[in-house]
Amino acid sequence: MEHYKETYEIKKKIINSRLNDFKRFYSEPVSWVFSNNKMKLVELGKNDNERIFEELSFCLLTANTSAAMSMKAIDHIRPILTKGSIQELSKKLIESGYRFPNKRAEYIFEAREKLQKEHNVDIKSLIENRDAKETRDFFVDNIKGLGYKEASHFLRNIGVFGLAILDKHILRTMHENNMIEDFPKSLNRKRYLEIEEKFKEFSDILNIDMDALDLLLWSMKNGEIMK
DNA sequence: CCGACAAGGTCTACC
DNA sequence: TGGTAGACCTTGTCG
Repeated sequence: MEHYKETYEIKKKIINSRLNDFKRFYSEPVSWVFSNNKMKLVELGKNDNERIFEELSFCLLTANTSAAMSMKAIDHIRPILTKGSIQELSKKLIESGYRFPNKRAEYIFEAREKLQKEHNVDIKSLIENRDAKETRDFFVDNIKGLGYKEASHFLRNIGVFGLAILDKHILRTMHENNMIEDFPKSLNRKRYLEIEEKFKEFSDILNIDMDALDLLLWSMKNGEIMK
């Protein structure tokens, strides 16, 4: 347990800077760009809905792929995200070397159609005036391809904090520290919420904020502070 | 060189 | 109703 605190002290600065990036994303007109294996925030002249939809798409791409692969993929499809057909999106994903071009192109396309038709694309209004957990439920229930892990990831990336991102690295760490009995193959809603509470306890014990702890643990398994 | 395996999960079908 | 095997799929790394 103690080495988490020690590592946190070492990485505190970069972790907080990344958390600040997520907050910036919420309030400023910036988008993520991934090049030369580095991520940075830049102004691309996009409105909130485009930027947020881009982040949603990124999270739809991220499930069961490497972080680098999904970032490379999102850079390839960015120009056609708001207008491309399933076939066009799929083609761009194939060009980028992405693993699941067909299914994920479908998910992105369906998400875009649904948000446009049923919610007039105003994604921020779906987030504001709503509890973070409620918002997550909404996205999980309404966006095909987005489960609890990726919905939490999406919200964290756009500056909505306080949700646990229970990926295999976090779950393994929790298992290693006897916070959970076994290493779950899959999580339903009930189980996800249970383990999320345990992650909060973990965060309290270490006295490290949940969102910071997520970045810390992930980086300790992968050597990097990503997003 | 080549087979095995892992890379920020989620959906569907079936029991 | 709740649980899980199989599909999705390509690239890079390791022995």
